[in-house]
Amino acid sequence: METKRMVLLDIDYITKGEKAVVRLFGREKNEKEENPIIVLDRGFKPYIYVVPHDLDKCQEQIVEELDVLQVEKVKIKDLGQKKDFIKVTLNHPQDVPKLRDKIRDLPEVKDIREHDIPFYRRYLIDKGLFPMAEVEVQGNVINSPEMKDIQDIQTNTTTCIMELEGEIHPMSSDFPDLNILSLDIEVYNPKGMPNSEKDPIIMISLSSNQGLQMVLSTAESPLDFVETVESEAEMLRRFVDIVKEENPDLLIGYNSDNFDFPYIRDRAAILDVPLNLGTDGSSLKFMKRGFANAALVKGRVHVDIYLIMRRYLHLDRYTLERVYLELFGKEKHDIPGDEIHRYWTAGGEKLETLFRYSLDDAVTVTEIGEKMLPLTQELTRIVGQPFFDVARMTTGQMVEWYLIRKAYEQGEVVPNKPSASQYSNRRGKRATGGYVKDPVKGLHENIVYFDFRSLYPSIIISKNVSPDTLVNECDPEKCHISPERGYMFLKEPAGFVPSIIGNILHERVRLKTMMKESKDEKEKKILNVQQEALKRLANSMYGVYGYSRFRWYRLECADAITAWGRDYIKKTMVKAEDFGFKPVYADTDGFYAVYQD
DNA sequence: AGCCCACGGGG
DNA sequence: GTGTACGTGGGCT
Repeated sequence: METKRMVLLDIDYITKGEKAVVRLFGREKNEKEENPIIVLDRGFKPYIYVVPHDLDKCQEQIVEELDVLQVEKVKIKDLGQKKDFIKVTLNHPQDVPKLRDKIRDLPEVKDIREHDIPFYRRYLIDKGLFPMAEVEVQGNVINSPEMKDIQDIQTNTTTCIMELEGEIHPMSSDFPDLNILSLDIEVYNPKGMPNSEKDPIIMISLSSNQGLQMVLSTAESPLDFVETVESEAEMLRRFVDIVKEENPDLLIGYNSDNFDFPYIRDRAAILDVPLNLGTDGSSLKFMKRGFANAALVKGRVHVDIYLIMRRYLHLDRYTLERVYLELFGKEKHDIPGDEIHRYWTAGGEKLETLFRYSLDDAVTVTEIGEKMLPLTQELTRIVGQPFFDVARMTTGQMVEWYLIRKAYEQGEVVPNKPSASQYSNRRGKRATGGYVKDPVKGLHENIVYFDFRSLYPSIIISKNVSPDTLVNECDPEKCHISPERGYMFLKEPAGFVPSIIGNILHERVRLKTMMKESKDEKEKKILNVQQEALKRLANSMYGVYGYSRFRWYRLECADAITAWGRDYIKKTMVKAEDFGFKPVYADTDGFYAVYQD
């Protein structure tokens, strides 16, 4: 048995002999090795919680009626109250969707809980593991090609396969440096938008943060970064080889979920080129996420930078040029898509320009990735779900998965997602917004600005606003009562959400102090990204109360928070007037005023 | 005013 | 895969 240390990049599970095998994809961390590693764990089982009518009868009924692995009585908190549940352990993750309606419909079953938590997410939470951080594993390395083959892993020159035997545990670790490779394709499309059935790929540009900058193409060029290949099929084969050689942890592109990778898949299918890009030798895959696809390469996290930009920047448009200008303040020239075929056909200088622009797009994506990905990386380390997933989550979803992990840590059962009818019910209702005072028209001089630091998070903490502290009646001494509607929240104990926001803000203050004291510029930068990530999370946590599809939705909480917010800002404006400041405009957590003698 | 539906990015 | 985006803005009724 060996012990290995790795950066956890991704996770999934496969089925072997009707059993689920969790696969942890990582990168080995020691002096001589930088190889991809896949750790196999057969020891984890799926489970759900059942809310019984009668505890004993319900347990009996489940044992009698269903083919499950284990049925046991457990006590866990439900919104702070200890309650009896039955934990039902199943044989296979897919038994959960198969059996859950059957379980719910048993006469002795009142409700079921935690029945929609994907297996790999459950694994990360229950084992306390965090992607983008280090993990130590004990197990046996599988060397023989036959054994690898049994695990559905094609023989691959550098990937290490390990069967988990002993312990697996998280390690406190620094922010990992990742190898990033970006790609961008150009297509010959003389008529309208590219059609993968007939328009060939003419260039694949690649750029890494390790110094690689090259363009693969079927055209010849005197430019030294251009590598000419005989055919489009050869170009795709060479692309796969370069990815294996470069062995990146991260593959990035711009709109690559919906353009580059689907196009590469289509062309490779037509030309019969295998796209075994994964560290397990598996082919490029696509996951349906709603209506949009996400391109997936096992063991190398594919991140579409376009999605990241839509999340973090507020722009009118999100073209690569617009985003680059916003982030770097520099203009970037572009060849309009419908003119690319002309540059290609013209050859000579025009073709050279096309080569340069194509490479520039890939290089730009690498630059943007290096600047913007650390925040997502840090959020991954906090939320504790795969980087691939976090890169595609809304902040609301991040909050939810963070809370789901915290619920597990605190022995709380997770609330169910709203049913379709609950959802449409909630959609109609809205919490009253923040206070807005229309601006006083005119040109104002001597303007001062007052604002509250993290107004909503502060209110949640100071008024203990949480679904588990909300009560219908209460001794006024023992609760906080909101203005206007008079919602009541117990002063004690600390609610689930307030205590978590409290910890986040506390941790943020700690990081900011460390940042100020640090002399190392790189460390300062990392600490800054970390405190920014915590700020984002704390600020968006208010949203869980007001967004209709959330598990911890509670309109009363959202309404109470904004009511206190309006109360605070109005009172502060009145105070300011006493001191001679005349407010001219206010919005939610701050106001502008002019000073008058 | 309210509802429906298309759209984003990419070439 | 213990799954099925999302928010917006324009056109139309």
